[in-house]
Amino acid sequence: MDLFVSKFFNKIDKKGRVSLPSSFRNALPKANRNEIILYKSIKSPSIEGCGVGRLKEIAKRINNLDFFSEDYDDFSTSIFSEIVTTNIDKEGRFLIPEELKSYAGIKTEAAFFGQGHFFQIWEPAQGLKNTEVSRKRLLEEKKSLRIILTQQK
Amino acid sequence: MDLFVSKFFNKIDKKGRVSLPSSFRNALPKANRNEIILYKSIKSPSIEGCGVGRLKEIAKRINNLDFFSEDYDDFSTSIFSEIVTTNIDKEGRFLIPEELKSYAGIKTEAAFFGQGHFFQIWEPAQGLKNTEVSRKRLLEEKKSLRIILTQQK
DNA sequence: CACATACCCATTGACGCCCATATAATCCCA
DNA sequence: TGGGATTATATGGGCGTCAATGGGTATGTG
Repeated sequence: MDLFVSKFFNKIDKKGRVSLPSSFRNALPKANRNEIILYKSIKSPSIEGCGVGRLKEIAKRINNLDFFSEDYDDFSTSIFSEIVTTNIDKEGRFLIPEELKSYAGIKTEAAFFGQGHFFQIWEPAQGLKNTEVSRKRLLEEKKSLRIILTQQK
Repeated sequence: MDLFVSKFFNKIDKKGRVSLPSSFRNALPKANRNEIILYKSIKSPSIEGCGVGRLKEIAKRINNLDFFSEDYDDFSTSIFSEIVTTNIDKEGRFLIPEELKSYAGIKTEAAFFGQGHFFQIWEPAQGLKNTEVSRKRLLEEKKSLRIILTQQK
């Protein structure tokens, strides 16, 4: 399974280490299993993460913008300087930078939420609340949930 | 990882030396790990830097501008004539030329901002302010941001 | 000789690597 | 199919290594 799915709650130890859920590690490409990228979510007080391959894809896209335009700078600055890479140790743990932790309000425990091609890290209580809210919104608006779920490839 | 990502704040010592962040050193091609080029950013009071190999890419970009335009001359002159090369010592430190330092208003501390294929060096406070402004501008016209960030594969 | 720069060595703190344990999941065999 | 044995995952802690920083000395160029 090369997708990030399900949710997990892991503890952050005294050294600041936290285990990346095993199934998430397996979702990373075999090539780069010991490095992930993290960045502040744009739409919520959470951290988003994924494998480095995705970053290279983004780099390619930005590189295609007009080199001397303001957009180029904005993207380049907002994305590359805000992204951090962290290494995963042999036990499958990694460090969440202080700045990101405080952005998400994470202290002693981190909640991992699979999002398909990437995942989110939340302060546990906030994360649960968020899933509840977004599920409710989805059902109320009877959005295309049914369509999405029943659509055949 | 062969990209310059994340941000770092390093001190400049009495001799004017400053450490190039470790991950930035690793982003340089193994061939030329002890030399980088620096030049004044055209669009902001900051210094831009990269490995010597990147020069060709810059040349190509400038070459793609209309040869008879003012831009061509301006960019060509402003960038190429201002480029300096500096050596990195065994501890990973280098010297920022006085002219560049004063251009960026850097005194005792330098902020390194990854920009993918190159990086910027800012006076810390100004650099942080710049990323903030950049991010705001992107979020306001959130048109293309989403495309760049969320497009799959 | 004065100044700038490169090389060498030292210190501190952070991080990675290794080993250990407990709980949970899986397997194997009678 | 039950139960013990094996493996995997999450977690804790010791310790060596490396990055960032400071400073002393040699080399060099005007």
